[in-house]
Order: sequence, then C-alpha cells, then structure tokens
Amino acid sequence: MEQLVIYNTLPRKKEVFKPLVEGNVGLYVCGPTVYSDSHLGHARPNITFDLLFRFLLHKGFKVRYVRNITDVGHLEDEVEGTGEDRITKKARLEKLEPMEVVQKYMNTFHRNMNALNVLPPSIEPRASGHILEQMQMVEEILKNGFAYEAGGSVYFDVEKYNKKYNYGKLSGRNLDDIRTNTRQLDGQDEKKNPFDFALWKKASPEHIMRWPSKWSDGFPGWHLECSAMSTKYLGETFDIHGGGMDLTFPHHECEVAQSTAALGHETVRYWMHNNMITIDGQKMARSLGNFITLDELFSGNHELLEKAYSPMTIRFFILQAHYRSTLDFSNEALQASEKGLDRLMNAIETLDNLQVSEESTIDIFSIKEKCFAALNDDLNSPVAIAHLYDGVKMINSIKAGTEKISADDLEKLKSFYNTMVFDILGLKKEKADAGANDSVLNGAIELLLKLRTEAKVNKNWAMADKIRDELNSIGIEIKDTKEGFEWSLK
RNA sequence: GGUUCCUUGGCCGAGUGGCUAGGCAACGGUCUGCAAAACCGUGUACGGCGGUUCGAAUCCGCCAGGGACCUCCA
Repeated sequence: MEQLVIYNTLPRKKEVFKPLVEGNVGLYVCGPTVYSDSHLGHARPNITFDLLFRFLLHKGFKVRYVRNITDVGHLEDEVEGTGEDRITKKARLEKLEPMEVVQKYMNTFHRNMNALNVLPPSIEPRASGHILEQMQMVEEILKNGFAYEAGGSVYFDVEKYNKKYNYGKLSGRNLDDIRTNTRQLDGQDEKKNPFDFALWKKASPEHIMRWPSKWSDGFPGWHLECSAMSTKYLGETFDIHGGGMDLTFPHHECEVAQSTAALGHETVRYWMHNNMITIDGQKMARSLGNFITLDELFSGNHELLEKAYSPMTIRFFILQAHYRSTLDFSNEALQASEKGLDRLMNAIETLDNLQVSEESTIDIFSIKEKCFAALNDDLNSPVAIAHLYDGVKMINSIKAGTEKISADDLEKLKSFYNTMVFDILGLKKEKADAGANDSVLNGAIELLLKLRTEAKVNKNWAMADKIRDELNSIGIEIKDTKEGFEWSLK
C-alpha cells in the first residue's frame, strides 16, 4: 500500500509519515475541557483523528492513541483578578462539586462520541490524575533553569528559553512580534515578562481545586498536562500530536517549549491541526456563544435547526470536507449530506441483492485504488467519498441491468465497501433493517403489500395508492420493482 | 496593528499550470397505471485588475472582501 503523507504544521508542508518505531504509532490528541456540553466544533477533531486512528489501524500499525480530558480548572478571568477557573465557576453556578461537573460533562462527551461512532482512545488520561507527573516536570524545568518561582507560583521563562531554543517555531512567530503584541494583563506583576506562562499557579483562598506542592497549594498550568501525559504514555519522542488549529498558539507552542526545556529536545515528530467549523462564516466556539451542541443537533432542538440530524449525518458532513479547511454549518449543507449518505448506504445494501454474471463490465480496482490514494494524501476523505460515489453509480447500474459484475468482483466490491465505509470512515447503518427485529410487523406489512399487489392486478389504483400512501404516512416507504415491491422503515 | 489563511457554478465542497472531483438542489428524458427509487443527459464556475507562460481557477504583483491566531477556545 502507498505511504501515508500528512501535513506537518511544524515545517508547514506535507511529509511522508514514517513512525519512530516501525509498525507502531504513538498518537496524542488534545481532548476537551469538560465544563459544558460538547458542541459541533468538538466533533471535528474527534472525527478527524478517529479517521486517522482507524486508517492507521487498517494499515496494520499498532497504535497507542492517547486523548486527554482536561478536568483541572485553569484561569479564566485574569483581568478581574478573581482567579476563578471555569470548572469552579460552573460548579458554583450549578451548585455541584467540581468533580461532579467534570463527571457530568465527561459522560455527555463520551455519549456523544459514541453516537458519532468515534472509537475510544487507547488511554484517556485526566489532568487531575497526573498532578504528580506535572509537578515533576515543573521540577525539571526549574532545574534546567527555564523557569522561576514567584509568590508561590512558577512561571516559564520564555526569554531565557528563546536564547537557547526557538520560541514560536510551531506557530510561526518570533519573540519580538509576541513582545509587541501580547496584551498587558493586570495582576501579572509576578511575571518577568507578560508572555511568560504559568507552570504552577498558587490558588487563591476561594479556589476550590487545589493540590499541595512545595511551591504553594495550587494547580498546574494549562499547557503542562499535555506535555506531562504525552511523555508519560508515549515516551520522550513520539509520532503525532493533533488538535484544533486554535490550539497552535499558545497551547501547543508552550507544550513544545516545556517539553524541550524539561527534556532538552523536542518530543513531537508530526503536528497535525484540524480547521474550525464556522457558522455564518465565523468560528463556532463556546466563548462566542454561537455554538450548537451535539445533543441539540441530534434532537433538532435549537432555533437554528430546521430538523434533527442523525449522528452519522454529522459525521458524514464532517468527512465531506478536508480536515484542514473550514467547514461552514448550514441546514442546507447538512441536508445535502443526509441525502447523500442515504444514497451511499442504499447502494451498499443493494450489494447484497445483485445478480452476478460471468464477466464484469466495470473496473472495481481503480475505485479502490483511488480511494486509498486519497486517504494516503493527508486524509483527503472528500476525494475518497467522491470515488465511492462512482461506485454507487456502478452498483445501481448493475442493479438496473446496464452493467454486469462477476461473482468474484462482487465479493471484492462488498469487502471493499465494508472496509472503506464502515471500518475506515467509521460510518454505520442507522436505519432499522426492514422489520428484521419484529416478525409480527414484518408479516403484517407483507400481507398489506400483497393485498396491494392484488389491487394492482385488478387495476384498483385507488386502493393500491391508499395502501402505499398510508403506510408511507406512518413511516414505511414502498418502492415498486420489476419483481414486485420493496419496503423499508424510514 | 502584527502574523497568517481564504475567496470555486443556486448551496456545500475537492482540485491547484493543459486531461474541466463529488454531493445536494434544478431542468429534460427513460422506466412506471401513478409515485418513489434508479439510470441517461444538461449547467463550461473559479473575487477584481494587471503580469509570467504556447497555455492559469492553479504561479507572481496590486486591489477588494472575509476568516483565524495574537486572551479561554476543538
């Protein structure tokens, strides 16, 4: 099979992916901060890297996929100097224990991801469970001279680090630009420079989430957890680190700096960033308040939604755009995905009822080859899907009798669609199989349709149409075929 | 303001020097008692203005519009 090429944010170009240890891949992806419901934007990185995970598995790699849960509160409103973090604040608003908030939204996140058919990662570490590792890393950075203690907090010394290494290399900045553009915040006089960031933060008296340390009762800085946990589970050097583009700076830049400062070398070989989902051309974000939660999408319960959209519609919608492009939300676009997915799935079902011939008049091999070539080219799922539709046309043509397929090719084609659509793209059937789980219903409908066939034989069109229309209105779709009829639950 | 990215037919979205993805919608046809589904056919799109080139949506320059990051963010 061809080699996988991925776009690496660090050199800003596509590179052939070669794992550090042959046959094995270490993958780390920034997971959610669990303080509110997951929204459409969160679906993107999870589906993107789920595709990567599945594709790597398909290629035969042994993958350790680590995706963290951020459940340690971090400073939210430094301007006001309250020092209150998101999780603590939410806990007060909802009168819950902080860990209760964490559990609640983590459960929702898992439920939503499961609905989207996102495979669970190999390890899902929580920041709160790795305070020790984070403190050890602070210790290392202090020892190496790239951090300083001030008033019970520990800050990363960006200027000093930049003299030896290059702060800004990932996000394409240099320290002079950052210096002139960093907002001057209040209550930061402890820092030598405004762009220094906290490794350990002393907790204010009202701050609930806190851990004892040699510096103070406090909590780790936000960027630290990913450095500490990726190193712990994937080693001092690992293959791929993923996350949303909005995390490139400062989060990932700080991660690079911390890891380098602690270990003396960089840890990540390939950085991958997915683009944002937009709404009216603007990024969908919790902070902007323009988000639609996944539960709202699944239920249709939101003023911007014309209807409910199934999890697979959402997944397909996301896969129909390249992960490095922005993707604009709209009802029209979602409905187009819904119908398109339906057509794809119908064609796959048709594969089970095709007549085989001696010879094939179609070329199934080229579709397969093109699909894999597309995915190998930086996970170009939209192009792979486009080729799948060429196959849909073939399948329907075979059914219509204008093309032929041999038994051998049919088996290959089925196997390919199963692998590509279900295993790699991670789509699944959502429609109930026709009455399969209810033989009574099954029999009743068959009976009605036989009566309808009789009515048709007698040219009693009114009766035939009545049966069809009324079954239709209760959610059963009737299609007449040459052989008689087909029906399915809508 | 700094850095950076984008602008493709009615909508969503690939592509990125010549071979004019794909989906949805629309129109015409085939099939059908009608319908649905399916199939066949139809649309010559690349923000504007210059330049490079035999040839540009694709490269370069300028202009216009929009976004992202610079603060928490997927």
